[in-house]
Amino acid sequence: MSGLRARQKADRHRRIIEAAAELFRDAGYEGAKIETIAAQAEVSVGTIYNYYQNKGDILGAIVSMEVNEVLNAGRGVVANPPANVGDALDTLLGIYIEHSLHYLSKEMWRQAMAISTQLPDSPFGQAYTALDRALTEQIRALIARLQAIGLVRRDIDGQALGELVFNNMNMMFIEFVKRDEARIAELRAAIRRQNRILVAAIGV
Amino acid sequence: MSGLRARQKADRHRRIIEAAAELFRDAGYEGAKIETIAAQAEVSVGTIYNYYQNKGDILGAIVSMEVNEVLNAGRGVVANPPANVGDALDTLLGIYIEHSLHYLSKEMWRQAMAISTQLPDSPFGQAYTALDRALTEQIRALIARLQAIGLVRRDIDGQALGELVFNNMNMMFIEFVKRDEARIAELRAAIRRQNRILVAAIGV
DNA sequence: TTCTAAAATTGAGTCAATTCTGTTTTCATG
DNA sequence: CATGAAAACAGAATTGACTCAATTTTAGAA
Repeated sequence: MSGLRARQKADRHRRIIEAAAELFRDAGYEGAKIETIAAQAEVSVGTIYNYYQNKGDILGAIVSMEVNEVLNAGRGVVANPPANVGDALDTLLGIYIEHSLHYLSKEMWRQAMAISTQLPDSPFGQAYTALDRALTEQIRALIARLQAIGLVRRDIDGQALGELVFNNMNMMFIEFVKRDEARIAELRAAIRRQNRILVAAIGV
Repeated sequence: MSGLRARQKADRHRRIIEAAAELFRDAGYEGAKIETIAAQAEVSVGTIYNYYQNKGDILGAIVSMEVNEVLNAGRGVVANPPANVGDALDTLLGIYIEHSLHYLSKEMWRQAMAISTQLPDSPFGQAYTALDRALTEQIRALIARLQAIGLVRRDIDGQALGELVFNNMNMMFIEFVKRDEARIAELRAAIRRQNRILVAAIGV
């Protein structure tokens, strides 16, 4: 069971995602009709629902690719952080934020976030939660690294701190994508200002 | 322009909200059909859309009532906070959290949050953002009060701290409503643990 | 090659939110 | 009281996501 059938399957997956990504960008998530995605991907509407449970899951597949790239990019920072707590956090969160609008528009982010709270048990809902957890874990890993280097006090609760930093950034990011006119530079500055309190508290 | 027409209008508003609140609770947000709400409120479907832009705005009206009650309850804490930073924060956030499931089910919260990110410019979307800001502002006011009393260092950036505390709580609350089996006590304990880092950093 | 069961595809049909258009009700004015 | 413009209402029509029964395609055994 890995000949023609499997190849066709992978190919249809790819075509659907490509068609959807293009249409979501052009017409917006709401504006992109399943019928149109199907036509562009050269499959029928029914086939799309054979591959994805619902429209949100198609968007979900695109979001997952994006976030996984971000996680990869973040690994470098964790392995080799700037020699200063504030800069280390700013660099890691900066990667998350700067990368975020590479493939996804703000409207796509809004939809993705909305769906993940609306249907937390759908495949995408669960995947999204897992991605959030992975990001939190990466921040926690950075903090552990800084503790190992001796830049952060050993008695700090790294888990709680990681959650605090991630939750704050994520909430700020949500507000950011809700306002089309919001700028990345302002978002980063606001987060830096908030983190300054933490940085002051945890440095050796 | 404030005779029969205005009275009927107010009355219809009330009937629609009451019918919707009941149906949302019983059948869930998705399960409640506009047609059914209309029938129960003794108006037509068209009339509902004359009063609310969309189904989400009806839920929005209910959420607004809830959050405004919470804000009111919070005023007491700000005016007369416990004589300990950790307890003061825990008490205020505790009011928010304990109150939250009074009128609204987790499913209603999920929908409300989803809609507010999905349609940030709809009447409800804007109202929801304003409510978030009001809650942040109340936390900031508590911190200012604690600074005035001398429990929190004067040189702490109260605005940034308020945002940090609110954003973290809000994100935790989002995760809380996403899992039906999550318990309020655990949510509060997790937030206390996170805030401990802050409390240690800002106390005199 | 032929055949069959399993897997996959198709697209017309269903369902519920939202829109639209014609009708009814209100109320300020003469 | 009349009356007509503005406001509000009703419910049929539209729209688009999603389902499902019928059909087609594939993989592998004989």
